[in-house]
Amino acid sequence: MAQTSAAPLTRRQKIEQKEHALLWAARQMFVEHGYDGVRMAALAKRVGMSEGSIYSYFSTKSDLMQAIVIDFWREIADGARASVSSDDPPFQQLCDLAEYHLATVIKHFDFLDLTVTLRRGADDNIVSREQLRAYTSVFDDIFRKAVDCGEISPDVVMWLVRDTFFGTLEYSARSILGRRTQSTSDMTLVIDNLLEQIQKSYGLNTNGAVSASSLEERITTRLESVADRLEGAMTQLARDSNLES
Amino acid sequence: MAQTSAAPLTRRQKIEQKEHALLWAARQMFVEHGYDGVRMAALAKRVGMSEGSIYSYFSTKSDLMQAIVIDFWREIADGARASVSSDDPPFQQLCDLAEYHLATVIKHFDFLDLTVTLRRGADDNIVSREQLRAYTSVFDDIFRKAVDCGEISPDVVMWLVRDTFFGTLEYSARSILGRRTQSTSDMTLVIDNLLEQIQKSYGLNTNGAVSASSLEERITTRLESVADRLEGAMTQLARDSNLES
DNA sequence: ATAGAATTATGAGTTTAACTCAACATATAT
DNA sequence: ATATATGTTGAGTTAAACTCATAATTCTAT
Repeated sequence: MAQTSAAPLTRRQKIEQKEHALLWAARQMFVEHGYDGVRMAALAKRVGMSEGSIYSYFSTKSDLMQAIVIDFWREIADGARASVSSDDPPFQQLCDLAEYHLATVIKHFDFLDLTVTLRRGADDNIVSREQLRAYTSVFDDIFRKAVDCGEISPDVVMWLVRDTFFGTLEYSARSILGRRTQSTSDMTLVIDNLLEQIQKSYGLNTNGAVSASSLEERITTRLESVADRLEGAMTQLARDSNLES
Repeated sequence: MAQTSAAPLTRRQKIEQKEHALLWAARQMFVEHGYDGVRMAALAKRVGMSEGSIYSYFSTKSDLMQAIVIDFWREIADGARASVSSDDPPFQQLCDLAEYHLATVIKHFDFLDLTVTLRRGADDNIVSREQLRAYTSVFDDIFRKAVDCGEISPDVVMWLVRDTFFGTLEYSARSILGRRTQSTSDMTLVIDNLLEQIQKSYGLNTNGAVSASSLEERITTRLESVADRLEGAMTQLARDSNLES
């Protein structure tokens, strides 16, 4: 199995190389023509293998697509991690992530759209929960750090903020792409607006959080009185059933 | 052309009736089995016409799907309009719309997903700009009214708020559906959070306290009524066990 | 280096499912 | 009642994903 230097690749390596070429060509074609627009015959021709060969790499057209999608999500998840520097304060990181996400969604919109488009069966999408989680976990990590640093109150429900974050960015990407002219200033606007909103609503070192905490106080006080009443009623009940026995 | 009373339908009417039946059956089947999961032959059998007939109503499987989708969007756009009462103050209307939108997206998620899934060619989706605009215009109208009433500053960029609004709700719907158990309280949380955020960021006449107090009021009022019911039930129970002893 | 074994590639052929169309059925007009 | 127009049928065509028997290649052992 030992090999001297460059040229002679092992069988395994050659296969991987081919698979890679296949994935790459297929990805380009899918983006260009859409899933249904790609003929397996045409793909075979383009990568220089026979139609039958493709099926020995991926047993189904949709399997092939899935492999491409998985690669793609790994890539952008890595990109997301790389887009933030862990030395920065959490809010800066969130800002960087937002910028990366919006830019990525806009740049690869065709492909992402295609991605959502495909479904394996009647129910589950081709993009699995795990892939999405791997991606959103970048946000979650920053968020948790922000809580640790005391920049965000521990009471804030993370998924609420996460949904606002990704939801707003994705919808904005669609809306920006829908316009005649796509200006960079729109992207900046969206990001600034989002971050400002998050800071205002959840940030600790601003005045927004104060009213939230007093709100919490008022609600819990009244909840506790409700609990008191229930407790009273129950004690009464218990006493009564004691009596009858 | 005059016709006496009930039975004899005009040709046009009969055709429309058939078309309607076809659309309805197809919609059910698409939701159940997915676009590719539906065989035109099976659909023909189900509605009791021949395969060829279907093609005289819709020249393509995807045309049929598009017609269904158009109907669907008209329906939910009407529903959205109906969900708000123009007498209420704008923020209440926004709240109602949010509730309607979230509930609708969750309820019809399968179908909406299917909807996004289909593409006519390489680029444009089956859901046209117009349909989306017809839907989002409900939001826009409320928003403009809010500006007129002085509840929102005229400086606020409408599309920013609109993107946050629909983006957050749609993403939240996905995230709620992704969970094991879907609680109604999650929906309420999302909506309150969103509205509070909007009010805090763009509202003119409040600094957050008012919306917080109304949130507080809504929550505690409902909780207290729950406590009342429980208390009542327990008291009853206590009385009963007293009597029988 | 060569035979033979194991692996990988090929593309003509099969299958499936959307779509067509010539013949048939039903309604409307004169 | 006949003619015309409109609507229905399902066997047949076509296209494209997928299969598989055969061919080509690569690997291993003598």
